[in-house]
Amino acid sequence: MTFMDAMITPPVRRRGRPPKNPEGRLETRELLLRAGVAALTEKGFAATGLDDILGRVGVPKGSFYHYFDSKETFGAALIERYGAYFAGKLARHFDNTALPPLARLHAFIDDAKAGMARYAYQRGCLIGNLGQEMGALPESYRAQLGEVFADWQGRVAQCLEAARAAGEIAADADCRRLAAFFWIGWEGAVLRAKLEHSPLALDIFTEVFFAGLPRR
Amino acid sequence: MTFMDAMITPPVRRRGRPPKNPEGRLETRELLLRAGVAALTEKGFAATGLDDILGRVGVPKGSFYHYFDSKETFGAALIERYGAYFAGKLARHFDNTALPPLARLHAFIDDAKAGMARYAYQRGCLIGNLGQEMGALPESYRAQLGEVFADWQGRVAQCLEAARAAGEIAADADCRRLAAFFWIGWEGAVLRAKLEHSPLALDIFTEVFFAGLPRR
DNA sequence: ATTTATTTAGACGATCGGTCTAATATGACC
DNA sequence: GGTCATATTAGACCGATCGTCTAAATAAAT
Repeated sequence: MTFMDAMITPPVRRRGRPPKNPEGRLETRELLLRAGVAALTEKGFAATGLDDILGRVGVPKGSFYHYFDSKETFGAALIERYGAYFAGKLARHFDNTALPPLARLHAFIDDAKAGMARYAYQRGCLIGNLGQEMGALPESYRAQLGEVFADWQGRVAQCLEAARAAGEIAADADCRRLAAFFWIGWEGAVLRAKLEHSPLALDIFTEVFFAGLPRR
Repeated sequence: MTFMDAMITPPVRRRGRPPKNPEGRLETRELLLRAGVAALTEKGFAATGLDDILGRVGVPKGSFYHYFDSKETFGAALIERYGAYFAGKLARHFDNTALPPLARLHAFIDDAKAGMARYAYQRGCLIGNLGQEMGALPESYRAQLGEVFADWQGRVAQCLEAARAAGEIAADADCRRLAAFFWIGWEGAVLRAKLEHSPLALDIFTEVFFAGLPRR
Protein backbone atom coordinates (compact mmCIF):
# COMPACT_ATOMS: atom_id res chain seq x y z
CA MET A 1 0.00 0.00 0.00
CA THR A 2 1.54 3.25 -1.12
CA PHE A 3 0.78 6.69 0.17
CA MET A 4 -1.59 7.20 -2.71
CA ASP A 5 -4.03 4.62 -1.43
CA ALA A 6 -6.93 6.06 0.43
CA MET A 7 -7.81 4.19 3.56
CA ILE A 8 -10.92 2.12 3.27
CA THR A 9 -11.72 1.65 6.94
CA PRO A 10 -13.02 4.95 8.22
CA PRO A 11 -11.25 5.65 11.48
CA VAL A 12 -13.53 6.56 14.34
CA ARG A 13 -13.91 10.26 13.95
CA ARG A 14 -14.92 12.07 17.05
CA ARG A 15 -15.24 15.65 17.93
CA GLY A 16 -12.74 17.23 20.23
CA ARG A 17 -9.08 16.93 20.91
CA PRO A 18 -7.92 13.44 19.98
CA PRO A 19 -6.26 10.99 22.44
CA LYS A 20 -2.47 11.09 22.67
CA ASN A 21 -1.89 7.55 21.41
CA PRO A 22 -1.23 7.84 17.71
CA GLU A 23 -1.20 4.05 17.56
CA GLY A 24 -1.71 2.85 14.02
CA ARG A 25 -4.35 5.51 13.54
CA LEU A 26 -3.79 7.36 10.30
CA GLU A 27 -4.10 11.02 10.89
CA THR A 28 -6.82 13.04 9.29
CA ARG A 29 -4.34 15.29 7.58
CA GLU A 30 -2.64 12.26 6.08
CA LEU A 31 -5.93 10.87 4.85
CA LEU A 32 -6.74 14.14 3.18
CA LEU A 33 -3.42 14.21 1.38
CA ARG A 34 -3.84 10.67 0.11
CA ALA A 35 -7.34 11.29 -1.08
CA GLY A 36 -6.14 14.50 -2.70
CA VAL A 37 -3.49 12.75 -4.73
CA ALA A 38 -5.98 10.11 -5.80
CA ALA A 39 -8.56 12.66 -6.86
CA LEU A 40 -6.19 15.06 -8.60
CA THR A 41 -4.35 12.37 -10.55
CA GLU A 42 -7.70 11.12 -11.79
CA LYS A 43 -9.58 14.28 -12.50
CA GLY A 44 -7.26 17.22 -12.14
CA PHE A 45 -7.40 20.23 -9.88
CA ALA A 46 -10.22 22.26 -11.33
CA ALA A 47 -12.59 19.34 -11.71
CA THR A 48 -12.05 18.15 -8.17
CA GLY A 49 -14.17 19.77 -5.52
CA LEU A 50 -13.27 19.77 -1.87
CA ASP A 51 -16.38 17.74 -1.24
CA ASP A 52 -15.03 15.08 -3.60
CA ILE A 53 -11.93 14.66 -1.52
CA LEU A 54 -13.76 14.93 1.76
CA GLY A 55 -16.32 12.37 0.68
CA ARG A 56 -13.68 9.78 -0.20
CA VAL A 57 -12.40 9.61 3.33
CA GLY A 58 -15.40 10.73 5.34
CA VAL A 59 -13.77 13.85 6.68
CA PRO A 60 -15.99 16.87 7.26
CA LYS A 61 -15.23 20.22 5.76
CA GLY A 62 -14.42 21.78 9.07
CA SER A 63 -11.47 19.46 9.44
CA PHE A 64 -10.09 20.39 6.07
CA TYR A 65 -9.85 24.03 6.96
CA HIS A 66 -8.33 23.12 10.26
CA TYR A 67 -5.41 21.45 8.49
CA PHE A 68 -5.11 23.62 5.42
CA ASP A 69 -5.59 27.31 4.85
CA SER A 70 -7.16 26.89 1.45
CA LYS A 71 -7.44 24.65 -1.56
CA GLU A 72 -4.39 26.41 -2.95
CA THR A 73 -2.30 25.55 0.09
CA PHE A 74 -3.58 22.01 -0.06
CA GLY A 75 -2.55 21.69 -3.70
CA ALA A 76 0.92 22.96 -2.91
CA ALA A 77 1.24 20.31 -0.22
CA LEU A 78 0.20 17.65 -2.70
CA ILE A 79 2.80 18.74 -5.24
CA GLU A 80 5.47 18.72 -2.57
CA ARG A 81 4.53 15.26 -1.37
CA TYR A 82 4.13 13.77 -4.82
CA GLY A 83 7.45 15.21 -5.96
CA ALA A 84 9.22 13.81 -2.93
CA TYR A 85 7.57 10.42 -3.35
CA PHE A 86 8.87 9.96 -6.85
CA ALA A 87 12.22 11.44 -5.97
CA GLY A 88 12.52 8.67 -3.41
CA LYS A 89 11.49 6.07 -5.93
CA LEU A 90 14.09 7.35 -8.38
CA ALA A 91 16.78 7.42 -5.73
CA ARG A 92 16.00 3.89 -4.64
CA HIS A 93 16.36 2.48 -8.13
CA PHE A 94 19.32 4.57 -9.16
CA ASP A 95 21.24 3.67 -6.02
CA ASN A 96 20.88 0.00 -6.79
CA THR A 97 24.40 -0.67 -8.00
CA ALA A 98 23.57 -4.35 -8.39
CA LEU A 99 22.19 -3.36 -11.77
CA PRO A 100 23.99 -1.57 -14.60
CA PRO A 101 22.85 2.06 -14.98
CA LEU A 102 20.46 1.65 -17.89
CA ALA A 103 18.85 -1.32 -16.19
CA ARG A 104 18.26 0.89 -13.15
CA LEU A 105 16.37 3.36 -15.29
CA HIS A 106 14.43 0.49 -16.75
CA ALA A 107 13.62 -0.74 -13.28
CA PHE A 108 12.24 2.66 -12.35
CA ILE A 109 10.11 2.66 -15.46
CA ASP A 110 8.75 -0.77 -14.64
CA ASP A 111 7.98 0.41 -11.15
CA ALA A 112 6.14 3.48 -12.37
CA LYS A 113 4.34 1.41 -14.95
CA ALA A 114 3.19 -1.00 -12.25
CA GLY A 115 1.91 2.01 -10.34
CA MET A 116 -0.32 2.95 -13.23
CA ALA A 117 -1.47 -0.63 -13.70
CA ARG A 118 -2.48 -0.79 -10.04
CA TYR A 119 -5.13 1.81 -10.71
CA ALA A 120 -6.14 0.37 -14.06
CA TYR A 121 -4.48 3.27 -15.89
CA GLN A 122 -7.03 5.70 -14.55
CA ARG A 123 -4.62 7.88 -12.64
CA GLY A 124 -1.96 9.95 -14.32
CA CYS A 125 0.94 11.96 -12.99
CA LEU A 126 0.00 14.71 -10.61
CA ILE A 127 2.77 16.95 -11.89
CA GLY A 128 1.83 16.47 -15.50
CA ASN A 129 -1.85 16.94 -14.75
CA LEU A 130 -1.29 20.20 -12.95
CA GLY A 131 1.16 21.34 -15.60
CA GLN A 132 -1.53 20.97 -18.20
CA GLU A 133 -3.96 22.92 -16.04
CA MET A 134 -1.57 25.73 -15.18
CA GLY A 135 -3.56 28.20 -17.24
CA ALA A 136 -6.22 28.14 -14.55
CA LEU A 137 -4.10 27.41 -11.47
CA PRO A 138 -2.47 29.60 -8.83
CA GLU A 139 0.59 31.07 -10.48
CA SER A 140 2.74 29.94 -7.56
CA TYR A 141 2.34 26.35 -8.72
CA ARG A 142 4.30 27.01 -11.88
CA ALA A 143 7.64 27.36 -10.15
CA GLN A 144 6.89 24.50 -7.82
CA LEU A 145 6.09 22.16 -10.69
CA GLY A 146 9.20 23.32 -12.50
CA GLU A 147 11.30 22.47 -9.48
CA VAL A 148 9.89 18.98 -9.29
CA PHE A 149 10.69 18.37 -12.95
CA ALA A 150 14.16 19.79 -12.45
CA ASP A 151 14.74 17.44 -9.54
CA TRP A 152 13.47 14.35 -11.33
CA GLN A 153 15.38 15.31 -14.44
CA GLY A 154 18.59 15.81 -12.53
CA ARG A 155 18.32 12.34 -11.06
CA VAL A 156 17.79 10.75 -14.45
CA ALA A 157 20.68 12.77 -15.86
CA GLN A 158 22.95 11.37 -13.18
CA CYS A 159 21.85 7.86 -13.98
CA LEU A 160 22.56 8.46 -17.65
CA GLU A 161 25.97 9.83 -16.80
CA ALA A 162 26.68 6.60 -14.97
CA ALA A 163 25.56 4.76 -18.09
CA ARG A 164 27.92 6.86 -20.14
CA ALA A 165 30.76 6.18 -17.76
CA ALA A 166 29.97 2.48 -17.98
CA GLY A 167 30.05 2.65 -21.77
CA GLU A 168 26.35 1.84 -22.14
CA ILE A 169 25.74 5.01 -24.12
CA ALA A 170 27.99 7.13 -26.31
CA ALA A 171 30.83 8.99 -24.66
CA ASP A 172 29.63 12.28 -26.13
CA ALA A 173 26.00 11.83 -25.13
CA ASP A 174 24.35 14.94 -23.67
CA CYS A 175 22.90 13.35 -20.56
CA ARG A 176 21.05 16.40 -19.30
CA ARG A 177 19.36 16.80 -22.64
CA LEU A 178 18.49 13.14 -22.80
CA ALA A 179 17.06 13.31 -19.29
CA ALA A 180 14.91 16.26 -20.30
CA PHE A 181 13.80 14.29 -23.34
CA PHE A 182 12.95 11.36 -21.13
CA TRP A 183 10.63 13.34 -18.89
CA ILE A 184 9.03 15.20 -21.75
CA GLY A 185 8.20 11.92 -23.40
CA TRP A 186 7.30 10.04 -20.25
CA GLU A 187 4.70 12.58 -19.30
CA GLY A 188 3.26 12.33 -22.77
CA ALA A 189 3.17 8.56 -22.43
CA VAL A 190 1.40 8.71 -19.08
CA LEU A 191 -1.14 11.05 -20.60
CA ARG A 192 -1.86 8.65 -23.43
CA ALA A 193 -1.90 5.60 -21.19
CA LYS A 194 -4.53 7.27 -19.04
CA LEU A 195 -6.55 8.35 -22.04
CA GLU A 196 -6.50 4.84 -23.48
CA HIS A 197 -6.67 2.99 -20.17
CA SER A 198 -3.81 0.94 -21.49
CA PRO A 199 -0.06 0.49 -21.00
CA LEU A 200 0.58 0.60 -24.73
CA ALA A 201 1.88 4.17 -24.81
CA LEU A 202 4.21 3.47 -21.89
CA ASP A 203 5.61 0.44 -23.66
CA ILE A 204 6.07 2.18 -26.97
CA PHE A 205 7.77 5.15 -25.40
CA THR A 206 10.08 2.99 -23.33
CA GLU A 207 11.15 0.78 -26.18
CA VAL A 208 11.75 3.54 -28.70
CA PHE A 209 13.47 5.71 -26.09
CA PHE A 210 16.03 3.03 -25.27
CA ALA A 211 16.45 2.09 -28.91
CA GLY A 212 17.16 5.70 -29.79
CA LEU A 213 19.80 6.34 -27.15
CA PRO A 214 23.16 7.16 -28.73
CA ARG A 215 25.21 4.01 -28.37
CA ARG A 216 28.47 5.31 -29.76
CA MET B 1 -5.46 34.74 -38.73
CA THR B 2 -6.27 31.13 -37.99
CA PHE B 3 -9.59 29.75 -36.89
CA MET B 4 -8.34 29.85 -33.33
CA ASP B 5 -8.27 33.62 -33.22
CA ALA B 6 -11.28 35.15 -31.64
CA MET B 7 -12.70 38.12 -33.44
CA ILE B 8 -12.03 41.40 -31.78
CA THR B 9 -14.75 43.53 -33.34
CA PRO B 10 -18.04 42.57 -31.74
CA PRO B 11 -20.61 42.30 -34.50
CA VAL B 12 -23.86 44.10 -33.87
CA ARG B 13 -25.87 41.64 -31.87
CA ARG B 14 -29.60 42.11 -31.85
CA ARG B 15 -32.43 40.03 -30.64
CA GLY B 16 -34.56 38.20 -33.12
CA ARG B 17 -34.05 36.54 -36.43
CA PRO B 18 -31.05 38.10 -38.15
CA PRO B 19 -31.14 39.78 -41.59
CA LYS B 20 -30.48 37.55 -44.58
CA ASN B 21 -27.22 39.15 -45.70
CA PRO B 22 -24.44 36.93 -44.42
CA GLU B 23 -21.92 39.39 -45.85
CA GLY B 24 -18.54 39.12 -44.19
CA ARG B 25 -20.27 38.79 -40.85
CA LEU B 26 -18.78 35.95 -38.86
CA GLU B 27 -21.50 33.81 -37.53
CA THR B 28 -22.14 33.56 -33.85
CA ARG B 29 -21.63 29.84 -33.90
CA GLU B 30 -18.25 30.30 -35.51
CA LEU B 31 -17.24 32.88 -32.95
CA LEU B 32 -18.18 30.52 -30.14
CA LEU B 33 -16.10 27.72 -31.60
CA ARG B 34 -13.05 29.93 -31.95
CA ALA B 35 -13.37 31.28 -28.46
CA GLY B 36 -13.90 27.74 -27.20
CA VAL B 37 -10.66 26.49 -28.70
CA ALA B 38 -8.81 29.45 -27.27
CA ALA B 39 -10.24 28.97 -23.80
CA LEU B 40 -9.90 25.19 -23.64
CA THR B 41 -6.33 25.12 -24.93
CA GLU B 42 -5.42 27.63 -22.25
CA LYS B 43 -7.32 26.40 -19.26
CA GLY B 44 -8.90 23.07 -20.05
CA PHE B 45 -12.49 21.98 -20.07
CA ALA B 46 -13.37 21.87 -16.40
CA ALA B 47 -11.80 25.20 -15.54
CA THR B 48 -13.48 27.01 -18.40
CA GLY B 49 -16.89 28.35 -17.67
CA LEU B 50 -19.39 29.14 -20.34
CA ASP B 51 -19.26 32.73 -19.19
CA ASP B 52 -15.55 32.74 -19.96
CA ILE B 53 -16.17 31.78 -23.54
CA LEU B 54 -19.20 33.98 -23.91
CA GLY B 55 -17.40 36.96 -22.45
CA ARG B 56 -14.54 36.69 -24.93
CA VAL B 57 -16.83 37.29 -27.88
CA GLY B 58 -19.72 39.17 -26.34
CA VAL B 59 -22.27 36.49 -27.00
CA PRO B 60 -25.06 36.06 -24.47
CA LYS B 61 -25.71 32.77 -22.81
CA GLY B 62 -28.99 32.24 -24.54
CA SER B 63 -27.26 32.15 -27.89
CA PHE B 64 -24.94 29.42 -26.77
CA TYR B 65 -27.75 27.05 -26.02
CA HIS B 66 -29.36 27.89 -29.29
CA TYR B 67 -26.35 26.61 -31.19
CA PHE B 68 -25.31 23.78 -28.91
CA ASP B 69 -27.30 21.37 -26.83
CA SER B 70 -24.88 21.45 -23.94
CA LYS B 71 -21.31 22.07 -22.93
CA GLU B 72 -20.69 18.42 -23.76
CA THR B 73 -21.93 18.81 -27.33
CA PHE B 74 -19.91 21.97 -27.67
CA GLY B 75 -16.77 20.18 -26.54
CA ALA B 76 -17.34 17.42 -29.07
CA ALA B 77 -17.62 20.02 -31.82
CA LEU B 78 -14.36 21.57 -30.67
CA ILE B 79 -12.55 18.23 -30.76
CA GLU B 80 -13.87 17.56 -34.24
CA ARG B 81 -12.82 20.96 -35.51
CA TYR B 82 -9.43 20.95 -33.86
CA GLY B 83 -8.69 17.45 -35.11
CA ALA B 84 -9.61 18.40 -38.65
CA TYR B 85 -7.59 21.60 -38.48
CA PHE B 86 -4.39 19.78 -37.64
CA ALA B 87 -5.16 16.97 -40.05
CA GLY B 88 -5.23 19.63 -42.75
CA LYS B 89 -1.98 21.11 -41.55
CA LEU B 90 -0.34 17.69 -41.61
CA ALA B 91 -1.68 16.93 -45.06
CA ARG B 92 -0.47 20.24 -46.42
CA HIS B 93 3.09 19.67 -45.24
CA PHE B 94 3.27 16.00 -46.07
CA ASP B 95 2.00 16.58 -49.58
CA ASN B 96 4.79 19.02 -50.26
CA THR B 97 6.98 16.81 -52.41
CA ALA B 98 9.37 19.67 -52.97
CA LEU B 99 10.91 18.63 -49.66
CA PRO B 100 12.30 15.20 -48.73
CA PRO B 101 10.01 13.31 -46.32
CA LEU B 102 11.83 14.02 -43.06
CA ALA B 103 12.05 17.69 -43.95
CA ARG B 104 8.29 17.68 -44.42
CA LEU B 105 7.84 16.40 -40.89
CA HIS B 106 10.25 19.03 -39.70
CA ALA B 107 8.26 21.67 -41.53
CA PHE B 108 5.10 20.57 -39.77
CA ILE B 109 6.87 20.76 -36.44
CA ASP B 110 8.10 24.26 -37.19
CA ASP B 111 4.60 25.24 -38.16
CA ALA B 112 3.11 23.85 -34.95
CA LYS B 113 5.88 25.45 -32.94
CA ALA B 114 5.13 28.80 -34.52
CA GLY B 115 1.52 28.29 -33.54
CA MET B 116 2.52 27.98 -29.90
CA ALA B 117 4.85 30.96 -30.14
CA ARG B 118 2.01 33.08 -31.52
CA TYR B 119 0.21 32.73 -28.22
CA ALA B 120 3.35 33.11 -26.12
CA TYR B 121 3.27 29.40 -25.21
CA GLN B 122 0.14 29.87 -23.20
CA ARG B 123 -2.05 27.56 -25.22
CA GLY B 124 -1.47 23.85 -25.47
CA CYS B 125 -3.01 21.14 -27.60
CA LEU B 126 -6.75 20.76 -27.21
CA ILE B 127 -6.54 17.01 -27.69
CA GLY B 128 -3.78 16.59 -25.13
CA ASN B 129 -5.54 18.87 -22.68
CA LEU B 130 -8.77 16.96 -22.86
CA GLY B 131 -6.95 13.65 -22.74
CA GLN B 132 -5.44 14.63 -19.43
CA GLU B 133 -8.84 15.67 -18.13
CA MET B 134 -10.69 12.57 -19.30
CA GLY B 135 -11.21 11.39 -15.74
CA ALA B 136 -13.79 14.13 -15.32
CA LEU B 137 -15.07 14.41 -18.87
CA PRO B 138 -17.98 12.86 -20.74
CA GLU B 139 -16.96 9.32 -21.52
CA SER B 140 -17.89 9.80 -25.18
CA TYR B 141 -14.87 12.06 -25.60
CA ARG B 142 -12.49 9.19 -25.02
CA ALA B 143 -13.18 7.49 -28.31
CA GLN B 144 -13.29 10.78 -30.15
CA LEU B 145 -9.90 11.81 -28.84
CA GLY B 146 -8.53 8.38 -29.68
CA GLU B 147 -9.73 8.75 -33.24
CA VAL B 148 -8.02 12.09 -33.63
CA PHE B 149 -4.74 10.64 -32.40
CA ALA B 150 -5.15 7.66 -34.71
CA ASP B 151 -5.68 9.97 -37.65
CA TRP B 152 -2.73 12.21 -36.87
CA GLN B 153 -0.57 9.20 -36.17
CA GLY B 154 -1.51 7.55 -39.43
CA ARG B 155 -0.47 10.62 -41.35
CA VAL B 156 2.90 10.79 -39.65
CA ALA B 157 3.38 7.07 -40.22
CA GLN B 158 2.85 7.59 -43.93
CA CYS B 159 5.38 10.37 -43.96
CA LEU B 160 7.88 8.15 -42.21
CA GLU B 161 7.22 5.39 -44.69
CA ALA B 162 8.07 7.82 -47.44
CA ALA B 163 11.25 8.62 -45.54
CA ARG B 164 12.04 4.93 -45.35
CA ALA B 165 11.40 4.48 -49.05
CA ALA B 166 13.71 7.42 -49.71
CA GLY B 167 16.41 5.86 -47.57
CA GLU B 168 16.29 8.59 -44.94
CA ILE B 169 15.61 6.09 -42.19
CA ALA B 170 16.43 2.42 -41.81
CA ALA B 171 14.74 -0.05 -44.13
CA ASP B 172 13.45 -2.07 -41.19
CA ALA B 173 12.10 0.90 -39.26
CA ASP B 174 8.67 0.37 -37.70
CA CYS B 175 7.01 3.53 -38.98
CA ARG B 176 3.73 3.08 -37.19
CA ARG B 177 5.51 2.64 -33.91
CA LEU B 178 7.72 5.62 -34.56
CA ALA B 179 4.69 7.70 -35.42
CA ALA B 180 3.04 6.69 -32.16
CA PHE B 181 6.25 7.59 -30.35
CA PHE B 182 6.26 10.94 -32.07
CA TRP B 183 2.80 11.90 -30.90
CA ILE B 184 3.34 10.58 -27.40
CA GLY B 185 6.42 12.71 -27.09
CA TRP B 186 5.08 15.73 -28.91
CA GLU B 187 2.13 16.01 -26.57
CA GLY B 188 4.50 15.79 -23.65
CA ALA B 189 6.61 18.53 -25.18
CA VAL B 190 3.62 20.80 -25.71
CA LEU B 191 2.63 20.25 -22.09
CA ARG B 192 6.07 21.28 -20.87
CA ALA B 193 6.33 24.20 -23.24
CA LYS B 194 3.08 25.54 -21.90
CA LEU B 195 4.10 24.95 -18.31
CA GLU B 196 7.37 26.76 -18.85
CA HIS B 197 6.07 29.35 -21.29
CA SER B 198 9.03 28.45 -23.43
CA PRO B 199 9.86 26.58 -26.64
CA LEU B 200 12.70 24.71 -24.95
CA ALA B 201 10.82 21.44 -24.53
CA LEU B 202 9.67 21.53 -28.16
CA ASP B 203 13.22 22.05 -29.32
CA ILE B 204 14.68 19.34 -27.14
CA PHE B 205 12.07 16.84 -28.18
CA THR B 206 12.46 17.63 -31.84
CA GLU B 207 16.20 17.39 -31.84
CA VAL B 208 16.48 14.19 -29.85
CA PHE B 209 13.62 12.60 -31.77
CA PHE B 210 15.33 13.13 -35.11
CA ALA B 211 18.70 12.14 -33.71
CA GLY B 212 17.24 8.90 -32.40
CA LEU B 213 15.54 7.79 -35.60
CA PRO B 214 17.02 4.52 -36.87
CA ARG B 215 19.24 5.50 -39.76
CA ARG B 216 20.28 2.07 -40.96
C1' DA C 1 -51.25 40.71 -41.62
C1' DT C 2 -50.31 36.66 -39.72
C1' DT C 3 -47.42 32.86 -38.82
C1' DT C 4 -43.00 30.72 -38.44
C1' DA C 5 -38.06 30.54 -37.77
C1' DT C 6 -34.31 32.33 -35.47
C1' DT C 7 -31.77 34.60 -31.95
C1' DT C 8 -31.10 36.98 -27.49
C1' DA C 9 -32.12 38.22 -22.59
C1' DG C 10 -31.93 36.96 -18.30
C1' DA C 11 -34.11 34.18 -14.46
C1' DC C 12 -33.23 29.87 -12.29
C1' DG C 13 -31.77 26.13 -9.07
C1' DA C 14 -27.72 23.58 -7.94
C1' DT C 15 -23.28 23.52 -6.50
C1' DC C 16 -18.78 25.47 -5.72
C1' DG C 17 -14.85 27.07 -2.71
C1' DG C 18 -14.24 29.20 1.32
C1' DT C 19 -15.43 31.00 6.08
C1' DC C 20 -17.26 30.98 10.43
C1' DT C 21 -19.24 29.75 15.06
C1' DA C 22 -20.53 26.35 18.17
C1' DA C 23 -19.92 21.94 20.12
C1' DT C 24 -17.05 18.43 21.93
C1' DA C 25 -13.21 16.05 23.43
C1' DT C 26 -8.50 15.57 25.60
C1' DG C 27 -4.18 17.45 27.76
C1' DA C 28 -1.96 20.35 31.07
C1' DC C 29 -1.74 22.60 35.32
C1' DC C 30 -2.64 23.51 39.95
C1' DG D 1 -10.36 16.52 40.40
C1' DG D 2 -11.49 21.02 38.80
C1' DT D 3 -10.34 24.41 35.59
C1' DC D 4 -8.50 26.28 31.57
C1' DA D 5 -6.14 25.77 27.18
C1' DT D 6 -5.70 23.18 23.01
C1' DA D 7 -7.25 20.43 19.27
C1' DT D 8 -10.72 18.71 16.26
C1' DT D 9 -15.29 18.11 14.18
C1' DA D 10 -20.09 19.57 12.80
C1' DG D 11 -22.43 21.87 9.66
C1' DA D 12 -24.82 26.37 8.61
C1' DC D 13 -23.77 29.98 5.70
C1' DC D 14 -22.18 33.32 1.84
C1' DG D 15 -21.20 35.18 -2.58
C1' DA D 16 -19.86 33.53 -6.96
C1' DT D 17 -20.45 30.71 -10.63
C1' DC D 18 -22.04 26.52 -12.80
C1' DG D 19 -25.06 24.73 -16.87
C1' DT D 20 -29.96 24.96 -18.24
C1' DC D 21 -34.21 26.72 -19.60
C1' DT D 22 -38.21 29.77 -20.78
C1' DA D 23 -39.93 33.94 -22.55
C1' DA D 24 -39.30 37.94 -25.40
C1' DA D 25 -37.94 40.06 -29.63
C1' DT D 26 -37.10 40.35 -34.45
C1' DA D 27 -36.88 39.12 -39.44
C1' DA D 28 -38.46 35.91 -43.00
C1' DA D 29 -42.02 33.49 -45.22
C1' DT D 30 -46.69 33.16 -46.61
